[in-house]
Amino acid sequence: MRIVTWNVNGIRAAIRKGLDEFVERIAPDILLLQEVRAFEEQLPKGWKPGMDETVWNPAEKKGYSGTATWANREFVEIGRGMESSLDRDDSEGRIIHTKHPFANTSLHCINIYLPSGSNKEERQLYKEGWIEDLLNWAQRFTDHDEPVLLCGDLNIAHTENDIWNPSGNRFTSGFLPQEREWFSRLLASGWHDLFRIKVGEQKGPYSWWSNRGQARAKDRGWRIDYVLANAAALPMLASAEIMREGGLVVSDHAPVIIDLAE
Amino acid sequence: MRIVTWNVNGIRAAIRKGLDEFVERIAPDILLLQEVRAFEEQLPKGWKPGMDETVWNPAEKKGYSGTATWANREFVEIGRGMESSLDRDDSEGRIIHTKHPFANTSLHCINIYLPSGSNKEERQLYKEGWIEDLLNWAQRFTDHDEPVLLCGDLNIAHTENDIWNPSGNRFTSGFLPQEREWFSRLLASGWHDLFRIKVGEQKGPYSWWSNRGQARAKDRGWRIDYVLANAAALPMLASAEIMREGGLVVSDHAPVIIDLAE
DNA sequence: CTTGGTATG
DNA sequence: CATAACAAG
Repeated sequence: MRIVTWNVNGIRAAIRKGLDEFVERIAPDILLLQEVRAFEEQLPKGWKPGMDETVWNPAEKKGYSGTATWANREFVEIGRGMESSLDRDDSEGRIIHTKHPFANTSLHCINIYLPSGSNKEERQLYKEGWIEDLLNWAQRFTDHDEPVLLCGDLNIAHTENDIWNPSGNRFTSGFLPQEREWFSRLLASGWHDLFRIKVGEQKGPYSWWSNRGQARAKDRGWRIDYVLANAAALPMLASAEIMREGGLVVSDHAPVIIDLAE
Repeated sequence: MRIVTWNVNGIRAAIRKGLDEFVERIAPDILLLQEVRAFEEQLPKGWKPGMDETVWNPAEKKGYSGTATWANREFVEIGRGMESSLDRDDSEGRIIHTKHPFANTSLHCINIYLPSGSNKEERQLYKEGWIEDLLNWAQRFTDHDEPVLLCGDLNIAHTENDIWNPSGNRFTSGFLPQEREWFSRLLASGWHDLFRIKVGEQKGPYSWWSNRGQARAKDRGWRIDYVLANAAALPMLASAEIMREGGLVVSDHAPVIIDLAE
């Protein structure tokens, strides 16, 4: 069972650049896309995603944010946003929660596109409120009997190993002390960073590189795309990879690929 | 003496597409550019126009309209807009009037970028007011002892020979009856359409093609770029050409080339 | 530096 | 359909 998360940075541009071929090559069972920046009806006429089923959660604002979850497995349940009494507005289309048949149980895939705080102070404050809500909301899944994956572009590099230039980015949104501390609390609350578990503590690899300068060529990146698992999902981990070369032509993010033993 | 008028549809894009090589090939003595859509300081660092002297008249609004006149001859006089007591505002950078040494007299080159009326009713009304002012203002040059050229993108096709589909464009801005009638009045007031004089009455050729569809490949164009001459300039006409192929890669307009015998 | 929206032609 | 400004990342 292959789960892939990928920030495609505009699905229309990604399609022009060969998204379909990459999806065919990666062959995910479930594909979690972030930053689609389109409504479904804006996609090229006649174009079809190369997977059986799709769920879309675009932002209300045109060309902005938005998520989509594609699957070759049935969707048993579909939810958007943080479904709860303490509902945080999801008009930016940042969460899709789907449930799929998996072995003799069900697998939950929570597709997350966490707000960026790099543009304005106001957006950083929005991000910091948002992640607190996410932490609280996600808590309900950690002790779940069924396996749950919390995946996506979390827009935060956790440790100094997750960023090429830690000291130079101490004051940069995405590597602020309070964001890294939040990430530690998220893991302490019962989520497991599958990629880090698989590769162990080491410098890199990264999943995102700025478009400015020669950041990607010089591998001056950040690891901000994650697959986190609850305790029930953890034993199923078979392999974890950041497809560093694969995504190169399609997006400024690389796809993160997790295989689960069914 | 070679005078060239060319709507470059964004000089920065034109430079990327090889404007410099075309200018070198065409070798104008005086080059009248319209729709430069840039301030001089926005041009690529280190880039130099391939001619000795330049005069710029950008619009106040960034990325919009604007004219420039380049020359390998001295500028004896430089004016912008319709210089007169009845001054019409030239904040859109639509007129440059230059005077150059020529034989034993001087040549006046009036570089015009006439407003388009195709976007909004309000702009069509602006255009219709503007052309009346232009007709009045230009009147002062017709009886001038020195040769005067009134050149540029006039955004009006005069006769049915100047447009590929006259009947289909009866209600299109640029071929409206009142615009064509204005053009007739302009010619009646003492201006001579040098290109038409040289090639005679015939269908086409055109100087502008829409970017939509295959208009240029199908030669579905308009002749809206002109060099008009007063009586003093008329006897100097040596040749007139629309460089249909030359401009192809650079702009949606072709350069119009006039050679005058000195 | 890149996407995508919008205004303008 | 193309240029360029802009907002966002």
